[in-house]
Amino acid sequence: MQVAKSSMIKDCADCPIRHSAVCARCDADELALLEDIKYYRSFSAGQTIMCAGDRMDFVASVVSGVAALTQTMEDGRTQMVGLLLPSDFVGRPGRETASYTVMATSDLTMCCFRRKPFEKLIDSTPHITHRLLEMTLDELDAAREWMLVLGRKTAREKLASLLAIVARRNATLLPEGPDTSSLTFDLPLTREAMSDYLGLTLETVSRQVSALKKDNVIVLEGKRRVLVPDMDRLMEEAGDDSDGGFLS
Amino acid sequence: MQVAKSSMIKDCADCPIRHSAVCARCDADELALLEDIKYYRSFSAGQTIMCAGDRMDFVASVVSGVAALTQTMEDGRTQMVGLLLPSDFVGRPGRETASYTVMATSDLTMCCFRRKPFEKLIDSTPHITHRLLEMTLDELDAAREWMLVLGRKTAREKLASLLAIVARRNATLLPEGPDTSSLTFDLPLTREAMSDYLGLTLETVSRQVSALKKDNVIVLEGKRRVLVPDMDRLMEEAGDDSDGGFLS
DNA sequence: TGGAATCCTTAATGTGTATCAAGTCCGGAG
DNA sequence: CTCCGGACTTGATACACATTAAGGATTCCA
Repeated sequence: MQVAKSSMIKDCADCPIRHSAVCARCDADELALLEDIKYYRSFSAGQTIMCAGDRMDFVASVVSGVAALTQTMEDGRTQMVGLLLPSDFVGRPGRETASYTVMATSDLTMCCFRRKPFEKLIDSTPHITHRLLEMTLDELDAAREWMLVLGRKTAREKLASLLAIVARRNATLLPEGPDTSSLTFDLPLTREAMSDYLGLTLETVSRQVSALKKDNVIVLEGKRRVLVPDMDRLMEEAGDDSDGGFLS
Repeated sequence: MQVAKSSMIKDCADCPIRHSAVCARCDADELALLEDIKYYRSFSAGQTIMCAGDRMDFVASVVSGVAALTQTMEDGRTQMVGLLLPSDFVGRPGRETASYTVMATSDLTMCCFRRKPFEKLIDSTPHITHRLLEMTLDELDAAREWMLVLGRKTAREKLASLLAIVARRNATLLPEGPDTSSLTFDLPLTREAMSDYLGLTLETVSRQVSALKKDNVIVLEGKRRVLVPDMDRLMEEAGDDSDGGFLS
């Protein structure tokens, strides 16, 4: 348990995701409308935020931390279907109940909007609708990229793909130097969450992490902190073109 | 090769997808704007419509037939990432080049809109933007459903899932009787296309089709026509809840 | 200081699907 | 009619990953 730090954020001007979330294109007037219907919530790592089928009275943006969307079959097999990083959007306007289970995989703060008034804004505020369309199209692209990973890649390639995605998203959030060839980040996922993401068992994930370490594709500092000495090498292991194609 | 039957469709009033495609919510005035920038194109089964990376000067709706979106790795492994049935939308407004390869898996007619003027309509016509957002969210849900299939289901469950999806989409297009328990349809995919969709080999697909036939889950009339005597049984084989949850 | 709970690693064995290799079926062209 | 090619089926074998099992590292709490 931890104190909800989110109370420190007061208004949108200070918000770390102000220019990349669903509100990115809003002007001052539109932002005021959003401020009226928003509130912050915090969760600690491992908490379930909602279960598939639950009534859902809000939609939200991830402000900080990481959340996972998962689907579960009757016999317990589970598959992660979305990894939500800061600025990503949760929920579907116009839908009463959650389609997926949402869990905090790290400590997490969300900026929630009451659903009904948000739906009205969608109808009256093109800047929000357009941004939401754009973000949804991006998520669809990401989901399709992930279908290739799930359907056709080997366990080793799957791990390399996941590491590459986290590394890339981290790089865009913390644009430090032009040091593109070597970088460090914290894995915001347990081995089990990784296995749910990749359609593998937790044991196979562990084995492949060890193998990538042995082959110097990655260096571990503790269990969660990862250093990638050569990003091109990692992309190669992931089976992607080394140029990535993620420059948009 | 075949004669382009599409020339028979003249205007939107006669269009079979008038009320389910991206234009579904348009009034007469808005439809007139779309008519100005639209044209029909037909393709025969097997034709490649565009390759990933190609410049793309239009977006389009599938009017009739079936198309597939695929991604390919350098070594040739391929994964289908979208199955486009009538009324589905192809292309992304605001994007210059195609992200995926698009192929006609059956004879196909598309209603194409020149991209630049269509992008202007997005900015000026909320009915189009809203419908496109809704369709994109639906596709995202379908992609996530498919991630569960690819990541966690067995080969047999994968086949049953594909058959269930095609059966369901066919049922909504041809709402005949309330005969919900038994239905017939044509598979619009070769065994190879099915294997690309399911992340399997074509041999495994063939074996599982034979097994489902042997166990009377399906009855084949020729190689492509399928009869499902008991839809609930098929859903069970797919590993889904028998009630499906697709009643929206 | 000890115990228990998580999270992770490693090893031995089993199995589902890929791979490799023949065939079969069927429609179209000569 | 016969040949041909494409789509499909079936069988034998191989291998990647799952399963099962045990143990190690770290943290928290008693």
